[in-house]
Amino acid sequence: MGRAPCCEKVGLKRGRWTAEEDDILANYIAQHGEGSWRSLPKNAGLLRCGKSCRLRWINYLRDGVRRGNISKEEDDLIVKLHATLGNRWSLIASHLPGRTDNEIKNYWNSHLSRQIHTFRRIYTTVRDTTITVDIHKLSAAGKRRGGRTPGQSPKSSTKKKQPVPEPVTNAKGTSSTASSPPQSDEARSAVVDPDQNQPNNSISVSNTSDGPCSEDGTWPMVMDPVVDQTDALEANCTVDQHQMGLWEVSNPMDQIGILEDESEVQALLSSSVTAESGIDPGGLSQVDDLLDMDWEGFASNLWDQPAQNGLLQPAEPQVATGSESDELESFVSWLLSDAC
DNA sequence: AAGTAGATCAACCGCCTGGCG
DNA sequence: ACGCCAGGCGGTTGATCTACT
Repeated sequence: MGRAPCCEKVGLKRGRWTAEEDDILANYIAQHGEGSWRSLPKNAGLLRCGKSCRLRWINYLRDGVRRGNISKEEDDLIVKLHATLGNRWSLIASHLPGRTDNEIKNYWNSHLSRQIHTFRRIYTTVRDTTITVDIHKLSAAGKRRGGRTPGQSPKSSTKKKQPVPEPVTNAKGTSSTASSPPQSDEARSAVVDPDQNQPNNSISVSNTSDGPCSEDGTWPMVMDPVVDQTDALEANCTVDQHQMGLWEVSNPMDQIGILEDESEVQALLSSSVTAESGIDPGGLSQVDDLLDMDWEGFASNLWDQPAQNGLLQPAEPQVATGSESDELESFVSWLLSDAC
């Protein structure tokens, strides 16, 4: 037997709220106050579930609810808070006056989760070439096919909402499901084809430095990756893909750089291709693969893959031990300060 | 002009938690 | 200590819209 439903759904209206329903709900709450959500619909004469009434009130009708575009400051704050708190939307919303958890959640899922993730502080690999790609510019190169552009609102919608950028959190720890941005199967397969165990996108590399490697010496060891939100994805793309089907991600500190456009990427790739890799030194097809690669899926995939064989080990959350709530609050305070 | 793909976001669903008897 | 209940929360869905082919 399942849990009893929160309310009797038979005969209840669902879907979008009408202006009349909004008026009824707002008037009732103005007279009787919030609370008693289960009995509210009946008392107010609404054919709605109590939860639906509560949601409508909290997210749209309540005083102080801000509508409209999310500012850059709010955007930044959401990014910071999400990096710390994960998908604890209500907690994040509590730091943004007038914003609701639902709005922030939607904003994150539709805007920020698509933004670029940066992987940094990763030890060097045995054979690597660091390629830092400005994903924003690459992804803007004509892949979008349709859809409402950010900031646009449906004409029929009476409420306006806004867009924001997105952060990435280290999922391990504080929030079990919070960290990985939404990722489609399609995006996932763009990184690895499990059936063929072959990378769908290959990039050649040259051996530029020594560094830790796996015990058998076959695969470069990648340690202590930290996901951070920036404007670029800094990824060391090696030709090889280890057995787990993951791209190596590395970031030798002495090789970091930002490639501003495709020509720079091509130039770098062309110069770093080695005959040993078995890839055409011209590298153009590989460059195309790089440019077509689903970087977001690539980034997300890192968190989706368990840290098997120790190749990828997500860093511990920055807020963890002791009195969690106290530390969390103090860390959030720090985030909200000018310290960062 | 029509069809399609993808973006947006309001609303729903089900689980979790805390209060109370 | 236990069970029930209401409210809260995060994940997901689906309608609607626009850009693109």
